[in-house]
Amino acid sequence: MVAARRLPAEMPAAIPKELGFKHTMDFKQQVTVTLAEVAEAAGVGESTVSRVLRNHGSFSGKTRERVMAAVERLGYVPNRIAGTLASTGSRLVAFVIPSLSNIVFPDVLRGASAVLEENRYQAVFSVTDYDPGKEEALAAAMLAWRPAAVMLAGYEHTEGTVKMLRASGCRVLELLDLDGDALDIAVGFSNRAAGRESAAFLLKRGYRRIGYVGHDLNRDTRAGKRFSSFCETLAAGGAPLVAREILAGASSVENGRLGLERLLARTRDLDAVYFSNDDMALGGYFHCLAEGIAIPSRLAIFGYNGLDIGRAMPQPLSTIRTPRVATGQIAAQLVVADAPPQAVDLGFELIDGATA
Amino acid sequence: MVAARRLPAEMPAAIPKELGFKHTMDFKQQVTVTLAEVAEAAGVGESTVSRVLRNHGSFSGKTRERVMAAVERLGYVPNRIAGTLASTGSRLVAFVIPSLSNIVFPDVLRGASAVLEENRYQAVFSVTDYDPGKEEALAAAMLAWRPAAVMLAGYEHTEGTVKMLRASGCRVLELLDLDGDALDIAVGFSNRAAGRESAAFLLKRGYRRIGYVGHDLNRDTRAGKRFSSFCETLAAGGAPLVAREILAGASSVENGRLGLERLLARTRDLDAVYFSNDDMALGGYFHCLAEGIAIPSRLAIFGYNGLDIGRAMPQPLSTIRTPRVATGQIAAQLVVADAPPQAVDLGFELIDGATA
DNA sequence: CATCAAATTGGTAGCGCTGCCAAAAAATCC
DNA sequence: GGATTTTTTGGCAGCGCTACCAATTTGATG
Repeated sequence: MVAARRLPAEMPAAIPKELGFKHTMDFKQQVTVTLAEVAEAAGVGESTVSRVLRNHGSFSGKTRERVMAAVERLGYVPNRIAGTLASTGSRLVAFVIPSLSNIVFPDVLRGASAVLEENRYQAVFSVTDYDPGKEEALAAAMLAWRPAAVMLAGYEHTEGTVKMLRASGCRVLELLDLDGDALDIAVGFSNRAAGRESAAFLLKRGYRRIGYVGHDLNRDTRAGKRFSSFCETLAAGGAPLVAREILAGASSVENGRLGLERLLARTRDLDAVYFSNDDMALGGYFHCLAEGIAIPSRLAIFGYNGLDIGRAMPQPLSTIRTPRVATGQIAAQLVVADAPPQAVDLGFELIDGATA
Repeated sequence: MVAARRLPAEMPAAIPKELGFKHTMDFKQQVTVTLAEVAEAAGVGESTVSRVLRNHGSFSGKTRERVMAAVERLGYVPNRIAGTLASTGSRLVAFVIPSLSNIVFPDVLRGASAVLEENRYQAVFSVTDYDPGKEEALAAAMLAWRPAAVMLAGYEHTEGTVKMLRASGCRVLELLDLDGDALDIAVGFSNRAAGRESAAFLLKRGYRRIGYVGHDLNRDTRAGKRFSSFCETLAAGGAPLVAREILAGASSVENGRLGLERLLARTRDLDAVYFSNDDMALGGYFHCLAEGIAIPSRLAIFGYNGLDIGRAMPQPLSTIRTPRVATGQIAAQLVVADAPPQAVDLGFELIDGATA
């Protein structure tokens, strides 16, 4: 399937075989149909085609049909790159997220992408691995695409990132955190409040010797915020945190199991453990199952996130359900609507399960 | 928080308040620095700036410094839209995936995005909800961005999608399936082989009354392929499938639990159950825990995917581990390297856990 | 120091589209 | 029927960059 069209006039019509293409793919060069070709085929001007295709401006029904027929016949696919360059404002939305392993971010993407697709926006993403330096580099790379908006996790960004985002002129959405000052729009909930309520709940239930199992807090600053206000609330309630186990890696079921094992090895008489999230809590639950530790009578377990999996456990997990999908949806809606700067608190829900 | 920086010289330093901007964002208009401005500021030609920035072609060290200084000073961010339009071939890779809830796809994205970021490619994605019609629409939308490659799940596409992809001239990667004919490049493993080996394993272990719990097979065709070859192998082994429970929704822990409950209500004397994947299997495991059904003596459980969670269970889940992240990585590498058409079989690993 | 090759540099024509404007066609009015 | 309004249309200048080519500078050589 050799590209026969659009060869510059001064090229020989037939390319000598001796030139030797490396492999089949060389034939797959962009055989692009352009708007100008559609216009010619339909016997109308370029701008008319453009107007019809975008359904913008006026044109007669007859013209519309002729253009659509030509589009169909030639298999024309508009070039959004060119379109975006020529017009003001793109329909790209950039996501700069810390991780794809932590289910939180796929959930946010899911919520957002549904809304964006409906509105003919396109989602672009990259993954920072919770590294602020990488975030800066990736944010710069994203801005090069001149997106309509950039979505990031939380408020903790390098000075360079902030400066760049401010200067870019595009909308900036900071998600999943409300404890700080937003650059532009923030959508999420308060992690500090979540930590506080978790602690208050455990205290109210009568637990006094409470421990914590978490993953790397320096990287996941939102987990860090939950933890610190959890500790403050415990201390204020007269039952300060007894022990903690912080694992180096990412949050995972295995780390939760390992973490609880280590914590209990050091501190035997705990009556409750707060986990940095549900993955970790599930690991702790598994550890208890394996070791025959009765839940919650011997040891209570409390998580964070409210994953579906928690509901299906033999004893539903006590945890806090966060509106992850909704965060993505609302954020996307605000972008589409070009809403003014604001902070949207979606709240969270404490799930009074059977493990605490 | 008004953006005070980077106002064009000809603008008044102070904008009179009387003009009455609707909200703060009006200040955030695109105050874009262009390559031409950098060139002027650095006292060199446009093409020189372009060459320095792309580190392509030749230029002196002195020029390089002058250009970089100007870039720094002006806070120039190259416009990739314009760059892509002007050059041949983009550095966009489009992902058209069925779902973000099924961990498989975030895993693939994760593997791919790491490789793509290293090579300064950008990932774009959209979610089809396992709907081939939506896949076609979204694929068209993606092609409008003239990506270097489009990555899709599996081989089942509408005629329109196939035609469009063929005509587009961009690379097409079909992932996570090898049972069919690839359009261009395929990376993954055989779902039929996975179903076959799962069945063979259960037979070898001596299970004879085997059931199945799965989610919607019409939509997830790869799960369908596993199931059908699973059944064939059982039948060939003289122990055809005894019962099945197919749930309408997506795969989830809750559906797995519910599915097993329903299956056992109908068919009491099963000795093993094959689940459409690990989420479902975990749900089944929870059901057994809750009901006091001994695993694997009373009932064996076998999953698919080899999620980390399976390893942390009190009894490690017997399952098949699939190379999801690697699929993404390899696929991305093939795109970056502009590899010839091929099918890459990454295989899978049967995990002989403690539940079967 | 002239001569030639190599390294550097700037000018400029597009890439494919949109947005503006003016021209042409159709519809409406007196 | 002519004047005027309204609708429909085409032409063309960019959007910001890259690729190509020609011009210039630098370095090497005898």
